[in-house]
Amino acid sequence: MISKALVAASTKPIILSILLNGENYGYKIIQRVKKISGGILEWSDGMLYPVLHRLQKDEFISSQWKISEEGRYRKYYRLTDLGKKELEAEKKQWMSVHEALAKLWKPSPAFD
Amino acid sequence: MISKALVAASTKPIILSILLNGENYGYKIIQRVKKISGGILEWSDGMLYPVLHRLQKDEFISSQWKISEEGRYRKYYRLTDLGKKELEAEKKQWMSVHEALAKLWKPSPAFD
DNA sequence: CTTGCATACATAATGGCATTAGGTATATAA
DNA sequence: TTATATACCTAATGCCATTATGTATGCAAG
Repeated sequence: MISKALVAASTKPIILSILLNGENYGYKIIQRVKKISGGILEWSDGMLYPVLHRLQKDEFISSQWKISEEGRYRKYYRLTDLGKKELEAEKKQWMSVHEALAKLWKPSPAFD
Repeated sequence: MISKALVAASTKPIILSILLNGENYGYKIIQRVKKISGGILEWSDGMLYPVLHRLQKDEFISSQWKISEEGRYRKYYRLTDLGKKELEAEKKQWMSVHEALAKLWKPSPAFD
């Protein structure tokens, strides 16, 4: 189980990253996250949809209802230009924190 | 600026990691975090102290008031055995999420 | 000698956001 | 026809960083 805080920190970059590969819809995103994480991240739909709505409100993603070939209605999300920039910012943030942790986790961490 | 969510996700592992190098006190931890992160992480004391209290309540760290050589009272925190285990668990969690993100950030990410 | 800054700890109020639990609807396989 | 997978939505709850505020000491500048 991944802690609540870590889930909170990773949902946004993960969703934006997935949408960078092309439009996608909620239900599929959940499956994709599960697969990519090797089953470690199992998002609930009740968790995902509010995040998608917030990302759209912030104009990082846009949505469009479509009927798939199977004849099912789906809400497809697409990354906006603003969303691409936001993803880059998120990536930088994540990496800088990760590097700080990596330093601390080295066999002989630097003392101040 | 690091997002609130990412700060929330990293405070606990960072504090536990710092205390793995020996006992330390609040004010010093803030400086250490700033230095290690290259100035990217600037914790406020109002943020740190409640975290320390919570970690102590959860028995991941213990505290002891001491008078330093300079004659100042300081509350020194030390990692408990439970805290060491918790740190290992936090480390694993972080790394698994990081690896999921790394996959998504590869030049040609795997499609599902 | 007092004024300001760094050191050092603490807590109350606020707001953001994952979690949980509920709800609706369709397609398909048993 | 009944269960399961698909596909979306939202309200209530609780955790926790943030912000603001308070207390106290040591030291250097003027």
